[in-house]
Amino acid sequence: MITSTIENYIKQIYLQQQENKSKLLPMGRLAAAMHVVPGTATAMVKTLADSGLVEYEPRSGIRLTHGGEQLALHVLRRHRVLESFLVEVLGLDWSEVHEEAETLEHAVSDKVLERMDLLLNRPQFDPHGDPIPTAKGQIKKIRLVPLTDLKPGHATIIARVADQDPAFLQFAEKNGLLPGVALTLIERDEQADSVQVRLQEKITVTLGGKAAEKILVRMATG
Amino acid sequence: MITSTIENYIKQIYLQQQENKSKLLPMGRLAAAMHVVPGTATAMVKTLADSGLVEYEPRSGIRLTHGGEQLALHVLRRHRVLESFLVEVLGLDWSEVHEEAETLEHAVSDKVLERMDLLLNRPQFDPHGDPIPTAKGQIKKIRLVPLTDLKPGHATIIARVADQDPAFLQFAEKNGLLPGVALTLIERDEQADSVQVRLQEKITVTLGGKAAEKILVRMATG
DNA sequence: AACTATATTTTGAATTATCAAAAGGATGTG
DNA sequence: CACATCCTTTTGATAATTCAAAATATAGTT
Ligand SMILES: [Mn+2]
Ligand SMILES: [Mn+2]
Ligand SMILES: [Mn+2]
Ligand SMILES: [Mn+2]
Repeated sequence: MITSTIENYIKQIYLQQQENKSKLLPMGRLAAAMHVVPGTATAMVKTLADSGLVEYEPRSGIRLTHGGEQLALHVLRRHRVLESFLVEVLGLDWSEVHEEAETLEHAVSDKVLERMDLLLNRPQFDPHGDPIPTAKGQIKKIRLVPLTDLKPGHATIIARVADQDPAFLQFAEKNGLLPGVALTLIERDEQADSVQVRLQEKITVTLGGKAAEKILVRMATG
Repeated sequence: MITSTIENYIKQIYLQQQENKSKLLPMGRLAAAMHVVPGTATAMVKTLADSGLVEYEPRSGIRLTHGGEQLALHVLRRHRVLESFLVEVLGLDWSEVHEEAETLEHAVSDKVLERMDLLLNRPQFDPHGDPIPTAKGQIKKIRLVPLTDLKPGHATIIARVADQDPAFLQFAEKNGLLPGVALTLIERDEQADSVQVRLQEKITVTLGGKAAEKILVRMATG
């Protein structure tokens, strides 16, 4: 049986693997991401391997099987459609929907999700700019770069805000750093670890490296 | 910690107790309602008693404490608001929402529920005519009677359809037996165990006793 | 009072998910 | 190569929830 614990592990494995594709995901990394002690992750990974969801190479790490990846994409779809629904239909703030979706993603049926998806007119991205996999498990791969990779004068559009921390999301919103917003890089000071961008005439924001890395934009000039 | 298992037991204890108020609810009845073997119910009831949610009198039965009743009403509220939401906002059929709500009732936060309640304009009854407890745990007590208690010529309004079985609900809908619908009792034949009602000019429905008992109407003439 | 049928509780075992702490393996430095 | 360090795995326990089957209590009936 696929429990919500399994869904959470598989989803996390998928997300962690995205960070460093091609390499096996080490157990320690998974344990940390799941907030469990390493032994717990090892035990769970064995049952995931028995279920054919991951390939497990002891003392090196794991990788999702095709089935595991499909499951991850389904859970991710539920999560992101739910986030969109909570923002668009119920009017919650984009900073609080991640936590809500974290629980609901294990409780909504395919039928209910389909209705939400329809009501939202089949959104392709969630409120944070993350792509929503289709019901068949296809996900858009778009090449995005963090603000820290732009050169002065480069004009583009914010595509994604890559942090689920409510405090950061509230900060981003207050400063107009939302997906879809146009921006131009003014300057980047390596030494000061800072990036300054202009959103509209007269509105500029300065971010430190850590924050700037979480704001992802399209490569092509928007 | 209040698990979904606990919520399901407490809700069921409340519902079963409503059937025969004043008396203790026997363990066998609870076990049957929860679809578990009697020993399982006994074990769970002991932990519920330890948590102060029920009073347990071995070999006689149980009753909810005040705290237990409040919890039951909160779960019931979530269940019924969700059912309303699924029907009104997502357009699911009234025959399928009970099952969906059975899972979602353990996953929605107070905040999300409040938004749904607001969007629905604070409904007082769910799609089946069951009263929705307020956030503070108040529930409307309305005296309803089954069709089998009406006398010929009595005109009234359907208030509640007391069965969650999708097949019965679909049957009821197809025959216009929905909450809010006006009806007049034409005749009742004790011997034939049948009840005939008129919904509108020319539209009459005949039901056997079992089915007629599930259609509840207001006492006062509607 | 004795017997029988029914309801309830106890016992023993399984499953899932977790932690703490001990044990074992891999790797890089000197 | 030997050792220290850092991972990872193993072991032993615990909590929650369940079932099957044995044991026990209650109530109803001769
Ligand atoms: Mn989750
Ligand atoms: Mn998101
Ligand atoms: Mn439930
Ligand atoms: Mn209902």
